[in-house]
Amino acid sequence: MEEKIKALQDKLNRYNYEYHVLDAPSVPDSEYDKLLHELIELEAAYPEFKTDTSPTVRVGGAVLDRFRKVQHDTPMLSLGNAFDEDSLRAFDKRVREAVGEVEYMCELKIDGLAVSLKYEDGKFVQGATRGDGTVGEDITANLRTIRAIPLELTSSLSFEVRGEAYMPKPAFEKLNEAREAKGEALFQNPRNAAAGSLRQLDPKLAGKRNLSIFLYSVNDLSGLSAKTQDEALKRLDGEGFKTNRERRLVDDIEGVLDYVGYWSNRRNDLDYDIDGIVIKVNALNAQEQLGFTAKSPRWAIAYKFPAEEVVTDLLDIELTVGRTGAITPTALLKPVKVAGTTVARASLHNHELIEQKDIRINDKVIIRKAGDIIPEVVRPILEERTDQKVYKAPTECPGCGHETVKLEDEVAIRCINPGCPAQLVEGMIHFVSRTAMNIDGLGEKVVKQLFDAGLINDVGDIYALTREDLLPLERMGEKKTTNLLEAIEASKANPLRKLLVGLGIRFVGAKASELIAQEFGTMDEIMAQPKERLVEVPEIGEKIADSIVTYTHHPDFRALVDKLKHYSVNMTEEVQEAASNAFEGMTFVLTGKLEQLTRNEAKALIEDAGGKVAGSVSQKTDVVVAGEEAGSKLETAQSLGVSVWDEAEFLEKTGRQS
DNA sequence: TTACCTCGAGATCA
DNA sequence: CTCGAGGTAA
Repeated sequence: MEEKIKALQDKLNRYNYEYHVLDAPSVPDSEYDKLLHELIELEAAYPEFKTDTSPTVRVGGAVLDRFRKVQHDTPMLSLGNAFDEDSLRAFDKRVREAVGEVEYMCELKIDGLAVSLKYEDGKFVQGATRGDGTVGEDITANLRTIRAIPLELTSSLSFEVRGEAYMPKPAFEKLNEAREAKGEALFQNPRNAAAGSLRQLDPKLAGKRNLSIFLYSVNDLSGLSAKTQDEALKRLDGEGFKTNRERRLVDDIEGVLDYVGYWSNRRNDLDYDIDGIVIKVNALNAQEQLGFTAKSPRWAIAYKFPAEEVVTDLLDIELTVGRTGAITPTALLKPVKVAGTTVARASLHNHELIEQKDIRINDKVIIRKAGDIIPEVVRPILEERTDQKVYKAPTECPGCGHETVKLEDEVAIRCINPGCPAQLVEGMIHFVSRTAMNIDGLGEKVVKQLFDAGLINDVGDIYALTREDLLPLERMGEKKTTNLLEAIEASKANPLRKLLVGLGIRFVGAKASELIAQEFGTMDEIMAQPKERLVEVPEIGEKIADSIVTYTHHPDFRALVDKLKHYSVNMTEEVQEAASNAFEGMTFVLTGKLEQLTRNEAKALIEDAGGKVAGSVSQKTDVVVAGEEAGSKLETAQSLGVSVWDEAEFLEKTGRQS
């Protein structure tokens, strides 16, 4: 029986491959279904022979209660963008200057969701979303239902492959037809449908969505012994993966431009959406030579198709007062479809921009999605203009009516009334937000509600709220009140850094707050520091230090801190021991351009480990860290016999990945 | 900026 | 059933 089940599993896996990867089924669907049901029954009768690479797992297993976080073995970077021929040529020039003439692999840029698939000994073991590039979500159960993903490879490799999961247009249309028939809400576009499907906690639902995937890169090429991107893709084909067949290897930038031109005209002929073309240096040794910048490889670039432009009416300009008093204008538009979504508003950034573009209320305007996400007003259509009046920047704050000012070296127009209610509310929203005190159940709406009810006028008042205050409010029942009060109570224990972020000192965000809190440990200490001491903290400059001093010396700030203390809000930070003291007593000199770190980050790493950074090389220097294009300092180091580390060595010594 | 999923809870109706 | 919050992705 074991052999029979195994044979059936193999046969169905082969049919799957033929259908979903090769797109060339050798048997009718009915035959597939018949065999699949047979296998389901056999596996039910003999569960000891059911494996996790059996085709039956593709229907989806147990419902999850959440997605786990997973750390990527190597970060999933994004690519640099090119929007026109010039930037593609500039990319080519940079490449050739570094490594000489190269071939390029051109691939379609699929509009879906980036995912990573991990295989161990040839078996699919984990699939994850891109997340922030470092940590993503474990969506293995949903990915298993994608029939184009091989559950078992031809060879028993252990590696990670990356690709783009997507919903083919025909599947999207069918799905929406079915949803319409059932009276359910329709999906806006295939990308959203694919994203939604992969976020289902019930893999059975995801399994019914007919997703597919194209794989395009391999994390660790050593196992594949490929020397080019072309070979790597062919090896992926050989292992049973689905790669995109429209790729083309070209000799030079002219070939790239040719390919780009070709697909710019034919993107609609495909049965999946693409949003551009990815160009990669083909030879892996050239890729290695080119290396990476802090956020993307230097050997690849993404050409983005020109953003779709549409015309709509600019109905009004909305003014919002931020927590710093900056008044920012937003265009309220007659909703229109652009690039797959409905756009109703677009930031106008500042009043200078409105003036420059001469945007007026009631204009017909051209809008587009810059970088495919953020909508922007390109320009008004002057021919269609009738009697629209020139738009005047506000002289009064829309929140409190106080006069506005425009500082010499800023573009923003500001309300300078410290008691401005709009600013107060924004400040409180910031205080309770995730990056700051993270009070669950206290979102924007509820903060406004509490403010309007006269219950909170500053963040200190949040800690004075009682059951009796909350219960009478709209949509505030027994349960919500209890939860909210508990969340407020819990927030008192936040470390000092969170409180610092929450207090909204200008230029002091998550990073600076952590540094300052770690350095001084308590709020009182911080408030007692002169500027000169603050700038001694690595990565804290004049601007931040000035801001901290100004804020912390203000009587209102002091009063607020006292009020928070009165409610026993924690004002201390647990100071972490330095990660290591490997560089204790050592003096470093940095020279040349580092690829993965900025100079400040490198400096911080050295200081964290107990070392010092000097400006010039002398006998007292212990190590010179040399980046690219290192100059005379490197020569001096060599003549003095000082050790020289390259960036990889430096990262390794600091315990970072190289 | 928009769209999607999930959760918890309040509101509504039978 | 509907709403708000919270999270994620492009």
